[in-house]
Amino acid sequence: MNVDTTRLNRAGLPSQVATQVRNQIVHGNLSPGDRLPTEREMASQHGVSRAVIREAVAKLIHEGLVISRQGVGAFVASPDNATTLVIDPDRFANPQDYRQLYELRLVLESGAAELAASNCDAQDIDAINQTIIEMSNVEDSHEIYVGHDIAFHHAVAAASKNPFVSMFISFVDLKLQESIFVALRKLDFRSTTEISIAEHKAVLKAIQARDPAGAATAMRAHLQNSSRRLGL
Amino acid sequence: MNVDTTRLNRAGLPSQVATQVRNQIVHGNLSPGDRLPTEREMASQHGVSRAVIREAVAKLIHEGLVISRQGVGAFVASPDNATTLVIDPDRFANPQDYRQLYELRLVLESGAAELAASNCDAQDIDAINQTIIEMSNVEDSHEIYVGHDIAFHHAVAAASKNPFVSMFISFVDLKLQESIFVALRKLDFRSTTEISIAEHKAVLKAIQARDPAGAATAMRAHLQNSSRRLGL
DNA sequence: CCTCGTTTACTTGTCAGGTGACCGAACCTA
DNA sequence: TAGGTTCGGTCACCTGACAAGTAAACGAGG
Repeated sequence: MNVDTTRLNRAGLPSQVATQVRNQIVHGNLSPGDRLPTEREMASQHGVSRAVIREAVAKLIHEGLVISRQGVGAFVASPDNATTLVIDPDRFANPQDYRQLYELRLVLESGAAELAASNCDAQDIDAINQTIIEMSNVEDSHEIYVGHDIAFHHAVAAASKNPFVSMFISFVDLKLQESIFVALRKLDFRSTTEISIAEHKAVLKAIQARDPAGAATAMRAHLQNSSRRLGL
Repeated sequence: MNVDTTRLNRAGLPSQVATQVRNQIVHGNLSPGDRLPTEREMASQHGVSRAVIREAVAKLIHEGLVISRQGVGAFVASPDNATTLVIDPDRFANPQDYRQLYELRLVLESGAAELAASNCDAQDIDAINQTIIEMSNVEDSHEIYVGHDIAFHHAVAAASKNPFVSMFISFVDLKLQESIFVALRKLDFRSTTEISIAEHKAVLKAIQARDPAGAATAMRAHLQNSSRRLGL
């Protein structure tokens, strides 16, 4: 029976090594400009082959944490070059992470609602309203409902007229979508959605009234309530 | 003279292969769920070794475009698994983009200040205060001053105790740092920094007083003023 | 002693071939 | 027909080697 645990780690060797090195970097053991050990050294240190090390380093390079120069070595990058923002799926295990990501969502979306109240036009209002109508028409499927729910939030983000805000919100929402869906399954459809739709309408109303502070407050209330409902 | 151009591509073989496959995916030649060729096939197709293919595929996996299952093959992922957020450097041409990114920064940082007021401890307060002290000690260098300024905002983000918020803020600030520095050059050092430091102190005061709303307001005021000063 | 081209040692990049783990489907047995 | 078993294909990883690039040591000439 006794399973070899070293093989059981689903992450794969390169990911594990990358995570270790990444921790050394972010925890300050390695500073920008520092040279990290040669591939051969790391290979023997971690007890793996050079190929694994190369994949791990490639990962860090892609994250923008490391740059590598042929014939010289690999160095911790000065963070100026980062063009990609990476959320490491490995680090996504405990509920704490989801709570914190939900917190970030709250910050982004309440800001987006505020901007939307200032910048939206009639078309945006229609689009937002449409998603609420579709939510109301869903009979008994959490799955479909969540789809329209997400659409609502995207419509609000679009109404902010700020593509960066939209982009960031899409990214965060995507990460949370699955967990939301899972959590929703346990709840009663009718009673949950009634409250939820009322909250969505409140947000729309504030945006329509061109009330930035009110829109932010309404969105914040909605997300706080919904996170409480989901038990996050 | 005649340099072998195939060697001159600084990108490296794995990156080139990854780019080709990525193009096939985003251009629709490969759809989500499709299986891509085996490593050996791709190796012979592209005329490289399997090690290169493995690194290229690893890259795509890391980007969330591909998932690989041992013993089965590699498949194009459904787009929901995107783990990286990319800001295209080319898109940064007109001042409009910087204004919008600055708007996003305002949303993120005022939220972070709010969270910091709720979650910070004595150490965080010290760290933030330290950055302000260092700002005050700068004599006449915009460059050094901006460094401490950024450090201040990072310290506030860290005090929020939310790593995702910190991560997003670092990312956005990094993108703006250069433009801030350029804009600053035109301004008088003494008069600008005096106002700026006062605003920073106001933020710290609100956080220290555990006043979330006040901290958010102070941060918002600071960023709005500073963007006005910079002429963005 | 200094200068400047050359050599040399080291590192990353790439290659070729091999072993083991894992999965799915065809196959065999009851 | 149902359930376990074998088997081929594939990924994950290892080993050892060579090519290419870089920087520092080296040495001859001033």
